[in-house]
Amino acid sequence: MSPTTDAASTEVEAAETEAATKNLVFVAAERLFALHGFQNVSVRDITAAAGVNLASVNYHFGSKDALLFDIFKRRTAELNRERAKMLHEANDRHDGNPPLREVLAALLTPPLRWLAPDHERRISLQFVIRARSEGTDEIRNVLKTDVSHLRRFSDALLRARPDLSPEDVYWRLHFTLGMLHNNRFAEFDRLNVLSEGQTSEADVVGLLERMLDFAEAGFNA
Amino acid sequence: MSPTTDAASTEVEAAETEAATKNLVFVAAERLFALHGFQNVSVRDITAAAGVNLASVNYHFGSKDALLFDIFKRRTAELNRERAKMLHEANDRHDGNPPLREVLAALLTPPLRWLAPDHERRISLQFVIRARSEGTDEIRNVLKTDVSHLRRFSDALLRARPDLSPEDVYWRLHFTLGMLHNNRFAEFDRLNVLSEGQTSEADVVGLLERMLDFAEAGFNA
DNA sequence: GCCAAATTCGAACGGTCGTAAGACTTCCCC
DNA sequence: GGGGAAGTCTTACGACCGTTCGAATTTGGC
Repeated sequence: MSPTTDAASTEVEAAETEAATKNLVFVAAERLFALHGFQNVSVRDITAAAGVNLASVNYHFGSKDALLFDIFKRRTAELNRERAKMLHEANDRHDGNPPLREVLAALLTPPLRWLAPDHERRISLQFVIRARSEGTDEIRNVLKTDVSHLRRFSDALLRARPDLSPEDVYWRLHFTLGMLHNNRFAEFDRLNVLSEGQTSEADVVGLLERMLDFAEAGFNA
Repeated sequence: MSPTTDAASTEVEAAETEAATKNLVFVAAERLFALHGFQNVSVRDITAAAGVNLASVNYHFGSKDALLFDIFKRRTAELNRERAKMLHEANDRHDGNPPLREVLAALLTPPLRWLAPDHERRISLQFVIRARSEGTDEIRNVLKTDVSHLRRFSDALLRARPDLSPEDVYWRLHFTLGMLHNNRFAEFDRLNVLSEGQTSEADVVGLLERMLDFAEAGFNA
């Protein structure tokens, strides 16, 4: 095996030139976790898929739990960075008071973009969705404790619809996030069977429009 | 230990007088699975919580997987029976063409009722939601294959809104189910932190109204 | 080209898991 | 009240798990 394969050099993260092995483990683990769930994937599965030694996970990440947390932190940070950027741009366009639909678009567009069939982060989104509900206690604690990112959106929604009670806004944000987190492969498959092939999640632009239409109308109820 | 405790006689299922041990295992397993997830609960945890022998799970259910599947089958059957009854009654009231909101109510009311703090099936609903995404391959296969119950609702929705394209109806049903499946304890906790205590899931009647308002408006978008 | 640090490797340890075998006890019907 | 079925109990097997250790190897600075 050559120390730096072509696959690794294309997969490498932009900023830092970390050890190739660490990235191989990271990518393989993310994929396997996303496809089969955290508990159903062993360290041996990961290292075998990555083509590295069994001890690599503990050497580079400390433990299997820490590896999961590492992936989760990086991907959620990426996702929230894209969301914050879109929300910031919407604020700039509307003197700090963007309309409802643009706030919702800033929340939903990044993950929906990741969902595109040829998108580099397609599997990452599935990972994040799974880790949210199947993750370790540490992840669950972060989700419950750190709501700072979400608060930016709830604030924007409160400003966009000052006529609504805060209670209504929080619940409707909750509903919207529920719609989003339901975008798992298995759910798409189920929907596809039900609709007998009339629904295609490949058209993520169309799906985003549908979600925005639904959520916006829900907020305006 | 007396062979038939008071707790067991109140927990016993209506129709059949099954072995007390089997019911103890069933109830304990459902609770632990709902609270901690299937993979995080061992057969030893279950039998210890139920106060029965370790071998009881395999003797009465065959295997741990079969136990999970058994609970899942019974609870989803109960849930779908209640839903079908409500849909049937709505059909009777409106000559087979109930309005949109009543169809959605038939879909959402049973699980929301189960969510009430003092409801006997509160933990069962959490179990079902978890089993949907964390279950075994067998459960996942049933979910994907058997959409007959869901089809009754998609048909009713198509009839209630014949102006909408089937594609729209299927997607909006998908969104509505996403809202519903997001009703996990952890998500309520998160929302409660975000809203600083302004949201209370204890008021399930109010929550049902909120969900119906949101979903109905989404369908009418 | 050498040495120390970083990394990789093979191997194994301690633990937990689901499951099964076999002895034992309880229950029920004749 | 005797006998067979149903249920319970103890015990342990075999498999897989995450993690660790010490040796071997590679890497990078001088």
